[in-house]
Amino acid sequence: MSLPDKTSQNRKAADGSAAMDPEPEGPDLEAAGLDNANPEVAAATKQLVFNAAERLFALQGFQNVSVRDITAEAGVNLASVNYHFGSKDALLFEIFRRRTTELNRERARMLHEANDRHAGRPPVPEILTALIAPPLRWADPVGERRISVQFLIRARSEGTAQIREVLGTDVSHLKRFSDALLAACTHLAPEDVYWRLHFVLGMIHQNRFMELDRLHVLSEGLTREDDIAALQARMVAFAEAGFR
Amino acid sequence: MSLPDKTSQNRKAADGSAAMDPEPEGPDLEAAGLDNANPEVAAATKQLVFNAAERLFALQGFQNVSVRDITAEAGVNLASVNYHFGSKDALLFEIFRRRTTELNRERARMLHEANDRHAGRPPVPEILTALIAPPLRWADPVGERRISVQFLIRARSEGTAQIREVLGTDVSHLKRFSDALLAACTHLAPEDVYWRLHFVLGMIHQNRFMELDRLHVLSEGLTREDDIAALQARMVAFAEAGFR
DNA sequence: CGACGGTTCAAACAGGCGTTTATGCGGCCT
DNA sequence: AGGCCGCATAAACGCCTGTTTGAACCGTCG
Repeated sequence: MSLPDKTSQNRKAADGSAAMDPEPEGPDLEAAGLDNANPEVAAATKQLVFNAAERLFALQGFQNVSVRDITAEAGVNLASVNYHFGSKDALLFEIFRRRTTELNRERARMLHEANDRHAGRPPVPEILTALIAPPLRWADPVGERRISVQFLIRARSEGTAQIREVLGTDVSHLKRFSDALLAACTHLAPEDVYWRLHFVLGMIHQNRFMELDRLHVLSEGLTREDDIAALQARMVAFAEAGFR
Repeated sequence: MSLPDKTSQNRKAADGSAAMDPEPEGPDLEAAGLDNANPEVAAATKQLVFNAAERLFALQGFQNVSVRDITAEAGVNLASVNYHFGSKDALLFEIFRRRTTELNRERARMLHEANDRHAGRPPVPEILTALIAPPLRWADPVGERRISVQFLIRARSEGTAQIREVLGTDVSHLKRFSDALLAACTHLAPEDVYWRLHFVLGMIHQNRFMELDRLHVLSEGLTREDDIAALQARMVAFAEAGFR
């Protein structure tokens, strides 16, 4: 984080973690998402660190969590972070990259299915659902993915320069959705479509932390977030109205 | 930040800065907002620190800015932060408190004017405009307030526990708007109104940083943010549609 | 004049940070 | 068996952090 270089590559570090390759996962234990289903490869220190870090980053923020916090939570040695990931920054980026890839894949799959159902020109509500449903399903209070979506929201606003650069320039994933919306909204000027997509994304990212607490206090308990399906319906309905 | 106590109040520190009193400003130089208009009270180190800190916090985030960065930018002594504000945390909170108060006041004033125009029952678009216009006017690229709105967005997501607590529990300001919307939307269930207000707030908070860059990249330059009035119209129109 | 309160200053403090090092362990291949 | 490689471990390194200290400054008031 401090020193710019100095034979800056330590032992591992450059085994494919630091690179920005978009998708291809190594044949390693990379495929195991949150909980490793293969017991004989064993949990492996790397996975323990990954999970502990994601959890702590999500709950407390990147800067408020030290490498010592992570390794203590994971029950591994202090040096593990630097050995397996190169640096604390690189660890953050790898978690971010993995979760972002997974989320984008789910969204793309839903959009693809909507395309199939409507001969390549799905209506607005289905496009918006493909955008909204995956992160909302992750956020389900009972699921284990809840941590991941909290992490992504944190990383999005507190992330390093590297993360910020990816977020600001990599629009290939979003382009599928803007294209679909443009095709479905011939009655709107293209710039209107872009702006409204922007608004919808803001709406989605708002569902987090104490913003929800504030909502519950404000409505005096009238609103509840435990019914994900109902919330999704609300969001899609609200967003869709803006595209008329 | 570290030591819990130890005659924890240093020399000044508790002169009214740390208290959580909502509004009343001291008779001091408190009244001067961004640039002090009264030359004979002079800029005063405190004001220099305040401005430099707000600026750096807004641009780089709370944790990425050290007390040394602040005092260097302000051209004052290192100890000034602790002398005038008590601690780095307290400085952040004081900036947050001041700017939040100012923003809430502007919003409340616009809502009040809308009330006057419509015998206490303003229509939805005017309520939403009162919510949207003030932060958007602050965000005007030419204005000096642009830093303040960036700061508020940062503080909202990276803030200390103290800030988070205020955000999560102090809904008195927001209540004026939810009440107005409830009165204007008798065709909707109250919980729907609350949720949609929540969505609108998310939309507002989205206008920031590289999220906008991404939008511009995505639309290939079709969207521009320099026309604040047009953007405001877009946002109000989009939000209003969701309340029908 | 002298002393005082408010303010500035340079210097130091203790502690936490991310990272590196050197050593040791244990299984796999030749 | 022996050497190698991947990994784990404890300890240390140097840096940067927020905060504190005690002295110096300076206009004001008694």
